Formats: sequence, C-alpha cells, structure tokens
Amino acid sequence: MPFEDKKKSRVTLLDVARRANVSRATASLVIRKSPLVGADTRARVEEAMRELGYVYNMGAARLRAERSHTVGVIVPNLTNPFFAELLSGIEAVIDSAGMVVILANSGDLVERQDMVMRRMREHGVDGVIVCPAAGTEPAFLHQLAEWDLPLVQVLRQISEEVDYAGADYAAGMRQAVDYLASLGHRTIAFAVQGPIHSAYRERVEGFCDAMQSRGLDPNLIVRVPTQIGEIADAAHLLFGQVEQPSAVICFNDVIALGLSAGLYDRGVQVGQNFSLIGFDDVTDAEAMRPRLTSVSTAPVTIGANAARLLLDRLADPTRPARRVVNETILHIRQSCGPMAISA
Amino acid sequence: MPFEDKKKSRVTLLDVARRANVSRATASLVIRKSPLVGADTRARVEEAMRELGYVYNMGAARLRAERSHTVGVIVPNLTNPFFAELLSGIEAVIDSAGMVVILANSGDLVERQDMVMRRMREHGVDGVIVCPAAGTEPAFLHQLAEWDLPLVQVLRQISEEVDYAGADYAAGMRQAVDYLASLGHRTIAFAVQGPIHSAYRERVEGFCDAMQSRGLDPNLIVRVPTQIGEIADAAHLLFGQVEQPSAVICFNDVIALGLSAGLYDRGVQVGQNFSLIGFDDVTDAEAMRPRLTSVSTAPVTIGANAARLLLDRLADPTRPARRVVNETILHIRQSCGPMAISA
DNA sequence: AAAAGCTTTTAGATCGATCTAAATGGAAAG
DNA sequence: CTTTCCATTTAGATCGATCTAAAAGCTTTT
Repeated sequence: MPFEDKKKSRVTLLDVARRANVSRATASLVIRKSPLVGADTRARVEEAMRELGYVYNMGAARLRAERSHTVGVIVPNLTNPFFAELLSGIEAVIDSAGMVVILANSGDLVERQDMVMRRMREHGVDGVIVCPAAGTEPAFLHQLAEWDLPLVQVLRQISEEVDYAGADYAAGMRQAVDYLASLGHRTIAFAVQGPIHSAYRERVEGFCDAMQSRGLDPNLIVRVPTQIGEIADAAHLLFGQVEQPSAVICFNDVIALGLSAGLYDRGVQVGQNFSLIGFDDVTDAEAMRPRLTSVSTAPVTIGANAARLLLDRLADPTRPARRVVNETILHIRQSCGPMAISA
Repeated sequence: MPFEDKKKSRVTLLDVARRANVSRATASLVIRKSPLVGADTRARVEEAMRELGYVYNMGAARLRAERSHTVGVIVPNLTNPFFAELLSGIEAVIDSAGMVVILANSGDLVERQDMVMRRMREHGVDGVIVCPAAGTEPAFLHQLAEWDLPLVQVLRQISEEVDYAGADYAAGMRQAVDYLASLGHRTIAFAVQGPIHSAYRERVEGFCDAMQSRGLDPNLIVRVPTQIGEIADAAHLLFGQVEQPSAVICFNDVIALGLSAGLYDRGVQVGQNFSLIGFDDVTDAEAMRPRLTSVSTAPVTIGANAARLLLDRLADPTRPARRVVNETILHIRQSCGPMAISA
C-alpha cells in the first residue's frame, strides 16, 4: 500500500475506498447509509474508516449536496436567562436530528440582525430560527422567502404566513387577571418594560381585554426601567396613581423580582397586603421569598417546538405555515393574597 | 449578456466575474480584499456583486482554503444563566472577528462531549472553546492536539499546557473569608453543590487555605441539592453541626439565593444574625433582599478572554500556552453583618 | 529599442465529497 | 444458451471557491 498517510494530510474518502478495495462512490454510499450497498462491502468500508480514523468532511459534502446540516439561531439577547432556556430547547432537538446550531445575537437591533442574517447565508445554513428584533419589518421575511431560506419565528411574530412557535401570552394574562379577580382585586396594575414587539403587544392586549371583560379599568400600565437594579426603586410608581392598585401583574419575572424587592423596601408585605404575579415562571420563582406566583411560558418547550417546526419545513418546503402556540399555566405560589386582607 | 440568471440557481463568483469583465481569480481577490487588484477593477467587481446580489459561499471557500471561519463552543449546561453570560461574551468577540459560533451542550457528560467533539470536527471548525465536562481526562486534550484542532479551556482546566481562561476562584474565596473574619466571624460554613471539577476543587481548596491560614476550622463543608427548589430546605444542614456557624459562603449565587430563602423560612435574619456570601455575582444579586454580598467572577469577561485566546492561537498555532485568570471582586451589599450582633 | 522590473490579471488545477448514468455480475426466465 | 431483470458497483462530471505559476501591461533603466 504505497498511499497510506503521506504526511499530515487529512484522511479522505478516497483513502478509505482504496483501503477497502472499493470505489469512492461506494464508500460514499456507505457513509450515507444507503441500502444499495451489500452487507459485506459495507462492513469492509466501515472497518477501513475505523482503521484510518476517517472524519467526514461536511464542508465538501455541502458543496455538492446543497445541505449543510446547519441551522442558524438568532436571539436578541443571550444574557437573559429566558433566551438561554429557549436556546437550550432548540439545541437539544437540532442536535438529536444530527445537525448543529450556529448562534448569533442580534442585540434587538435590526441592522445587526441583517448583518447576522447575511453571515448565516454565507455559511449556507439550511434554515434559521429567529426571535425577530423589535422593529423588524415584514419585508425582512419576504426577503428571506425570496432567497428561499426556510425560517421559523419564535417568541415574536412578524407575519402570520410564516411558521411560528410561541406561547399564548394573551391567555396567560387572562389567567393572571382571573386569578386576581377571584381573590377580590379590582384595581390591578401592569408593569411593563423593554422594546415593543408582538409578544409585548399580545401581553398588553391580553391584559386590557381580560380587565375590560370584567368591567375593570385596564389603564394602570406602568413602565419600569430596563436595568434590573433600578426596578426596585420604580416600585413607587405603583403608588403615585389616582386609584391605588392592590395588585400588580408583571411583564416578566425579572420585573417581578425587582418589584418584590422594591415593595419589601417600602414595608409592603407581598402576598399579604399586596399581590404580585410574574410571567415566564423562571427557576428563580421557586427560590424567592415569598415564592412567586407566575404564569409559566416554558421557554425550553417553545424552543423545542420551534426546532421541530424547522425540521418539518426542511423535510417539506411547500407545506403550509403552521403556528404552534403553547398553553400557559398559572403556577400559584405565595405572592398573592385575597383582597380582603389588603383592605 | 446571455448568462444572466438562468433559473433559480445561486449567483456564483463566475457570474460576478463575467458581469464585471474580469476572471474568476480576480473576482476572488476582490472579495478577499487583496491589495493586488487595481482600484477601478475592484470598484467594477463590487458593483457587479451588488447588482447580482452575490452571496459569498463559505462552504466552497473552506474546502479549498482549509479555514471555515467557524468556532465550536461546548458548554455543560445552557440553562444555567452563568453559562449564558459566558456564551454571550464569547459570541461577541468571535462575531467581531468575522467568525461564527457553533454551539453544543455536553450536559456535563464525557460521552456526549466526545460525540459533540466529533461533530465539530466534521463541520471543520477552526478551533474550539470548551468548558470540559466533569471527569474529562487529560487524554481528551492530547487527542485534540493530535488532530491539531486548537482548543481553549474555559472556566475549568484539565491541563496546564493548554490555553485557559477563568477566574481566580481561590483568591475569591480568600476575599470572602477575609471579609467575614474582619467582621469577627470564626465559624464559617461552605455550601457546595454539583459535579467535581477543577473549578470546584479550586474553590474548596481556596476556602480551606484561607480558613487555615487564619487558624480557623475549614471542615464545615455542606453539600446541598442540585434542584434549585430544594436548596432552601437544606438550610437546616447548617444547624445540625457540632459547632454552630455564624456565616456561610456559597459555591455560587444559586445556592446563596436558595439558602437565603431557607434561612428566611427559619426566621433567621440574614445580614443581621447570620451572614451569607454568594459567588459569581449574577445580576439577581442586586435584586434580592437583603441584597446579596457576592464574589464577582464576571462570566462575560471570561468568555471574551477565552475567545481572544482562541483567536490569538489561530493566528499563531505555535505560541506557548497562556492562562488568563481574571481577578475576582468582592461586591459588598447587605447579606453580611458583624459577629457581635449575631451573639 | 531592448531589457528589466513592477503591478495587475488570469488559466487551470485543486479541495473532498455527491450525483448521474452506465457498467457489472449473477440469478431467473424464456 | 440467450435474454431479461435485479442488485451492486463505479467512472467521471460537478459543486464554488482558492491557489499556483505564469502571462500581460506598464514603466523605468540601460
């Protein structure tokens, strides 16, 4: 065998084929688990691969086959534990499909999102899962369609005609309002934060609808700072109002954590004379005191759903768009109490 | 121009070259910003690229050039916000170097780590940043070296002869012990958790050394559950001891959060008659009540350091291994008080 | 005017797989 | 014994870039 390992060069499929006394084409069929190849030949090739320490070269394969086994994931903010959980769900499903995740952070900026999108195309991803940056235009999605790059929207939606995985935020808000109302609360505030996007609007609308359908005033919406350390200090905003709320629903658990601390600072007993509900039900909710009652949106599940949507679409690019909207669950703990006590 | 856009096929460099009346080779030089090409020619080619909507094909380039502009990142657990912040630091630096991150989760399992590593090789990553799974053997690193795949260890180290980015955990422990000692505490517990790895050992050893050098007993080490919800219930472990501790240092902030809740449940006033110090200084530390005094390890910075180490190594594979060990900072807030009050 | 020395451009081979279309070999059918 | 059919196997073109070594244009020197 003159051509064994000349120098330091990579072991190629041709090397394997030679060693197994078959053609390059046959060796290729073995790798791809084609049923065409005979059992003994297959064994011989696999043996050769093992002996030579062969490593498949995706790059070369992709060039010819037009599939990269690669999925782009674009999130607006990695630092937020919520997105980390989402990512974890995506990664698990993509990985078990034998593909890999190429990760990018848009910083919730459309320009960066465009840049990152371009880079994904350059790397030839088979599809992308995107949580669209606030302010993303529908044109963005049309562009992608024109490039025929399969896309799944996650958590936020720009268009109804494109696959989407998220949670039923409006229903979650209704659950929160219903629960507080059942405890006798009539004046309920809503603490919001951050950039405006579909998930933001769904929550606000969900809150307003739920309040109005019970004949309650839905206008007690207060914006709190983005910086986590400053949220506590914003608790006073709850008390400058014309009508004094006895409860507050938070846009997410980060706000809930901050306001809980701020209320504590003011000597308000959360769960006793003031009620507080979070949104997302992150793991910390269980570790807080009082334990946080929160609407669970199960980010890991949403991520897994998004990944499955993309895999399905890759399998059949012509299938109609689907929307997988996860049910939310109100996780009741200790941060709410009956209105009677608040009086 | 007969060959414009035949069907739906991708615009190739050859198309661009034809449109600009140059050769494929010249067009290639333009893309790679070679100084060899004349200014007018460059302009013409760039114009053609724009007109045709050309997208660079990394896959093809990589095949020939043996560089994929791709970096593998392997973390043991995406769900942990600490790793999410780390990832964020890595991504930012890798991105600004014009490369992309391929992400994988080892689940802190060596077998999965091997699998994932193989996949990274198949995708032809230029290098990897790994937080090694607990129980990773030095052989793993030698293997990588043999494959000459550049690697940077992050947060945990298996070998001293390979690039490493982390924090000075031992010094951080000393800061915590020193601070508590300065407040008069003599009996200090250490609450630990999770799999055993270098970062674990460094913290434990740092704690023991710091205690011993002050003549204090370093044997009050208690293991708490991994599940965040169960940590609070484990607070009783602090009180079953022969000698009653007046303070506890936590392996990380998750434990601190849990124990803080557990102590609250038992009516212990953290910061008044019991002191508690966290480790990592995650953003939540500021939002807790009492605000958590914690040793900051700055995961985003560590991630950025790791990414820079890898970029440097890619630039010069022969350079000697470096270790970038970040200083920790004790962030004093409210969760500790003087021993006098505890009495 | 020829030679030498630049700068700029290019043809053609190459990377390592996949794909197409055809060849091969053996068993079954005529 | 030839023909047909099926299961395997294969040669050679191909994907879209980069690389090498040489050619083509210029200017400057002799």
